[in-house]
Amino acid sequence: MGEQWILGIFQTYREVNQAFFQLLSKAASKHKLTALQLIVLRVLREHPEIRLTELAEKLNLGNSTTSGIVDRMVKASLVERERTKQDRRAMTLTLTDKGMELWRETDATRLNLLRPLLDLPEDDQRELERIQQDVLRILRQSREEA
Amino acid sequence: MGEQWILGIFQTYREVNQAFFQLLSKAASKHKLTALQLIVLRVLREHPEIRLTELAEKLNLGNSTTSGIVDRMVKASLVERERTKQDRRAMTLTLTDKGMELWRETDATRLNLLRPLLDLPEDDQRELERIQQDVLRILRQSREEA
DNA sequence: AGATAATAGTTCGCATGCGAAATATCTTGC
DNA sequence: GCAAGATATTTCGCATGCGAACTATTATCT
Repeated sequence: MGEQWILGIFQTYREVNQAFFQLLSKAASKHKLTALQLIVLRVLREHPEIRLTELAEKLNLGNSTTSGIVDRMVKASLVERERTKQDRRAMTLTLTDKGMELWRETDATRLNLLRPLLDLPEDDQRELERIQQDVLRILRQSREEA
Repeated sequence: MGEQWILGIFQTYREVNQAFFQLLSKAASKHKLTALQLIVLRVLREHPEIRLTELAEKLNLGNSTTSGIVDRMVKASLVERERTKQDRRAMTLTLTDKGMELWRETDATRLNLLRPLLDLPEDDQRELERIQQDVLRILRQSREEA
């Protein structure tokens, strides 16, 4: 198959990603949020008092990027940032009441967003997950060798 | 499977994308290029005198983004930008000699980059492609309905 | 304890990425 | 042939995204 095939596969990955983020962005913008801000709301609701580095790991983003995202959410009064007492280098992130309220308002929006994806046959869902893991494993291995 | 499963799948898409782009970035940086610049070199070599909008379509990017990328490559003397005679609104993009030379220098690098991906069994390659297309179709349909 | 390492976040410079507005040019309708 | 709309590209403001440099704090080693 060769180089052409590989580039085609990654083109498709790119497109799936973009399509998903565009959907998420459109949903989020109904609540004056960005796609990532919606995801962050979700993480913070499930993990109160999370630290920035932990949040960055869950988002699969670097610390510097995450810091910027959180910063904008703090400015928008959605998130509160506080120094921990145990380790005065670290910050804990928590949803404000406004952030909590906004999350609840997105319930219906999120449900509508994701429903169509469940149309994918269960067999395909499992296959997709398995192969993606293989691809990821290969890529990570390459990265370490390089 | 539900919301959790879907978000997990997109998390993996994200990671595969990132892993691929990091590999590509590392390879490109050996030649003082970015990942996208390497991809653009490829497209321009195969399609001389391509227009910006066509390039944007091939990259699956917006015109404004593509314009910026080309701009930086023109500044780096890799690409030449000229008005077409037929349509004085449009620009044609062509590799300079320096751009052409740089592309040739990346031959070995690119081959090493992509080889590991061919380890994926052919059955999986085909399955992956098929399911990705399904996912993409579902997402596009959602986008149009929304 | 005191020097040194490591760690948590922020900031900086740069490259994508998007949509909207602006500009220049072409096409269409009359 | 000319006004109105369509099209190609650029520019702008904003949000990600990365790695490197920086600050503040904690851990480690002797």
